[in-house]
Order: sequence, then C-alpha cells, then structure tokens
Amino acid sequence: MRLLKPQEAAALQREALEAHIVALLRRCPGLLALRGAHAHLLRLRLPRLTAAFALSKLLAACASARAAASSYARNLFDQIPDPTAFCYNSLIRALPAAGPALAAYRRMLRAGSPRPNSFTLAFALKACAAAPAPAEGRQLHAQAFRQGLEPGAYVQTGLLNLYAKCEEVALARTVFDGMAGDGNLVAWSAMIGGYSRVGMVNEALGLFREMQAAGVEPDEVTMVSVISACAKAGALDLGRWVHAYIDRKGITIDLELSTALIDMYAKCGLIERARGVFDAMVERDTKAWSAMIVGLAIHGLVDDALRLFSRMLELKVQPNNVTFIGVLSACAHSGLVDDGRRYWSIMQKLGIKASMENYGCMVDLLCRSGLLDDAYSFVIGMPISPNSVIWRALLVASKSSNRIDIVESASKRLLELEPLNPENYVLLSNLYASNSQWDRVSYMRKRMKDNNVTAVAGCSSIEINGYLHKFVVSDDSHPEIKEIRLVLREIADRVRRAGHKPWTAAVLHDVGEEEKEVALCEHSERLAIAYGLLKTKAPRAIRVVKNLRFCPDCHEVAKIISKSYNREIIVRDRVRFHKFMGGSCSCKDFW
DNA sequence: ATAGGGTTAG
Repeated sequence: MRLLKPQEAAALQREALEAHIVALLRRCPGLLALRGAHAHLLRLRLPRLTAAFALSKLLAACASARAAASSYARNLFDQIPDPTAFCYNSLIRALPAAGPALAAYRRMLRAGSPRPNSFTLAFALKACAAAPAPAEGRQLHAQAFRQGLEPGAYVQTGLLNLYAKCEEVALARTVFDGMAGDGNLVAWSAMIGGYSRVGMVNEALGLFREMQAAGVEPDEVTMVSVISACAKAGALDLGRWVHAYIDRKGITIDLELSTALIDMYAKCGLIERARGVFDAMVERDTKAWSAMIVGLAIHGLVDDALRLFSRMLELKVQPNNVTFIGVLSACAHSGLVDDGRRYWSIMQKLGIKASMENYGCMVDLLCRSGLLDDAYSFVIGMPISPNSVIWRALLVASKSSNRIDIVESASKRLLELEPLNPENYVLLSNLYASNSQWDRVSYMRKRMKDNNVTAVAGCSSIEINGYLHKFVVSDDSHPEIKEIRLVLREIADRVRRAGHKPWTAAVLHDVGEEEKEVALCEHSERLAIAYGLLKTKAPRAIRVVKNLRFCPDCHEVAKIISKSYNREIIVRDRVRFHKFMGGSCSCKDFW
C-alpha cells in the first residue's frame, strides 16, 4: 500500500483515514514495523479523534504481535485521552506478565469507567494462566463475581484453563462440568490438556473418548494433548491408533503436533517412526529439534543425536538448555567426556544458563567415565544447590572408591534433602555393606525405621501373547525362576562378549548375590526381559511395558539383546529420564 | 464497531 502524505491526510474524511490506519497496521508483523507505522501516523498530524483511534489500534496491534513491548504499550496507552474499554483490554493483552496485566486491570476498576467487560476478564485470566498465578486468578474470579460480570464461554474457558495450568485439575473439572454439554471444543481441549499435564493419562484419554461420544470434533490442538498423554503413558498401541485417527480425520499435523508425535514415538520405543515424523516436517523450531535429539539420545543413538545437533546449529536454530540435555546425555551414554566438556563450553558461549538437569548430565557424564574427582569438584563449584539426583549419582560413583569424604558429604546432603525417600537408605545401606561397614548399615536401617520409611518393592511387567507377566523385586517365587536365571546369565555373557561399553555391562552384570548391590528395580526389569526371551522363541516383538523404572541405558541394552537374539524388543519409557540422570538406582520417583 | 479461550521438547 502507498503511505499517505500529510496534505493528503488532511483532505480525507474520517472514515477514509481510519481505513488507512487499519490497513497500515495490518501489514505490521512486529514491534519494529509498528513503531515505523506509529512514526508515519504522527507525521500525518491526524485530528484529535482519529489520533485516539490510531493509538488504540496501535495498542491492539502491539498486543497481537506479542512483541515484548510492555513499556511501549503503556506509553501508547498513556497518550490516549479517554481510554475506552477496548484500549484497556488491548493494554492488558499487551502486558505478558500477570503482575502488570492485573495492575492495568485494577487501574481500570479504580477509574470507575469504562467498566470491564468479558474481554477484559478473558485477557486478565490468560495472563494469570500464562504466569501461572493461581492466587491472582482466584482473586480475579472473586472480583469479577462481585462486579456481577456474566461469565460467558470465553471467561469460563479462561478460568478452566487457569486452573488446568495451575495443575488444579479438580477445580478445572468443576468449571468444565459447569459448562457441560455446550459442545465447546476449547473447553474439552483445555481439560484434556490439564489431565495430561499432571500425568492423569487415563483421565485425559477417557475424556477424549467421552468427547468423541459427545460428537465434538477434535482439532490439532486437542490432539497435541492426547498424543502427549499417550507419550506419558507409554501407550504405544493407543498412540499409533491416535496417529491413524489424525490422518483419517484429515487433522493438520502442524509444528506442535509433529513435536508431540516425535516425543510419543521416541518414548514408546519406535525411534524410526519419530525420525519419520521429524523428516516430514516443513518447519522446525527449537522444541522440535530438541525432541528429536533427546529421543535419539535416550535410544543410545549417540552419533545421530550429535549429528542432528550440528545440523541444527548449521541451520541457525537457537538451541536451549533442553537441547543440551539431549546432547550431554548422548555424550554420557558413549563416554564422550571430552566432547561433553566441549559442548558444555559451547552452551556457555551461547549464553544458555545451565539448568539443574544440565548439571545433572555433566555429573552423570563424569561419574560414568570414572572421573570421580572431576565430578566432585564440578558439584562443589555449582552456582546452584545440587539436587538429590546429583548427590545420588556421586554416591553411586564413589561406591568402589575409597573416597569416604565424598560419601560422607553426599550422603549427608542427600538425607537432608530427601529424608523420606526409601531409595536413599537402600542405596547407602548397600554402599556401606559393600565396604563391610556393618555398623553403618545397621545405622541406616535404624534411621529408616525412625523416620517411618518403608521400601516399596519395584516391579516391571512384560506383555506376551496378550498376557501381562509381572515381576517384583526380590520375589523369586516364580515357578520358572531357575530357567529365567539361566537366561539372565546368558544375556550377561552375550552382552559382555558383544564388547560394548562397561557402563552398559553394569546394567546386566552378574546375577545372584552381587545383584543385590545394584539398583533394586533393575532386578525386576531384567527378570521381565529374561522371561520374555525364555517364552518367545520366534523372532517377534517382546514388549516390556510400564516399567516402573528404566535406566538411561535400557534402550542400548534392548538393542544388544534384540540383535543378539534376533528378536525385537520395544522398550516403553514412561518416565521422564532426567529424573534418573545419574545412572543410579531410583525407586520412589517412579511409583 | 473494533478484540478473545485450548497445544509441543526436559
């Protein structure tokens, strides 16, 4: 479009001027363009009324451009003589943080006029949901109620989403039930997303079924939450079905849905399908790349993960701390200490602030490579207080060392942080037992008893011919336990002969007495795999389902076993893997 | 009159 000259503007009617302003702002994608348009409008010396119109339109454009432009938006707002509700609403929408947005809302209430309308509330609620700021949201809810505002569909879904974002599923459900049967797709999606977020996958998937029964057609946003629930549940068959459903319904597989699918296939063990989805994408953002890199890393496809990361950098996609979780854990899986250190410094150079998980990856990498001293000084030098995962990693690594100082300080910190986690007592007790410090062992037992902590047995299960066989830690009552142990021994031999890295061997190390020294849950996991090999002779899929715990190596182990026995083993990983970063045992987190 | 709600990687 052609920009007007001041004398042309002066000759135009108000309607024509307003049309010019609207057309101009429609073509402004971001803050810079908006400032340009603003400058142009100032040059036109618009009449007072039209100038106010231009300012409110600018403010609205500023809000929808979602540019970090709080101060600019406030500035625009202050230039409007008698702000209308539209102006207030645009201002609230333009302020991304809950605090400033609510301050603008209160300012509106104090001014007495104009009165807030349903748009005002919807924007303010959205700000609270994005924060998330549950207390402020509730306050808003109460205030709006006192103001006698009619809760329309947008306000209701705003509230529902606020509670869903704050992980208050029961409250969200109350709002959802209150709007029952109005066929509001957004409400269904928000509720399914809320359940999925807190890991209530059965509720999420159940609600998806109810939604279909109610005749509400899902869209791609709904399907993101549904797929994400499948990923969290490790529900491969359902996930595949949902993918087919998406295709059948002609639902667009956009950036977000592709990312969710990559994550689902990777977590459910089908890394090639994940790769297929990634390759088919036309546009990939940081999250998509990260999902793929992390997926490859947990499958032990280290070279692929690192190659993909290089490609990401080449294509100038900005990595973040999550991307580096994938990169660093890939290095840890292959013992690439030097590479890991190099990536760590790349991360710093890129100005990415390391998260607790990033520190965990680095400690894991150093520990797995036997560099206990380096790991310890790394932990001591951390600018944030290390979490329990990190202390556990150090403890596991110092087991066969003589570093009593490390054991002492790590165990002290660990029990301070998590005095009620049975896993810690089991770990320490085993550690002291292996050093024959029996007084310490009984002291641990005593502390455990004093704190009323009881260990709950871990279990894994395997699906063979539709039957679910369950294995519980240290339960040897299985009628075929002797044969199972033979298979286990054979697996250990084959894995050793395959000449893979020692840290994988540790997972499948000797059975029998020594086994008690390794992580409790691994026992059941290994029994399940061994039983599967014992029972299925033909080269077919053995699926280890819903394991309560998987170490990061399990995909590598599965690969070795698959190759060596010529049978496909699909490992379903329903656990967020950063939780057990550190190669140690872990029980409580996974119940 | 103008505008609006739900989604993804750890």
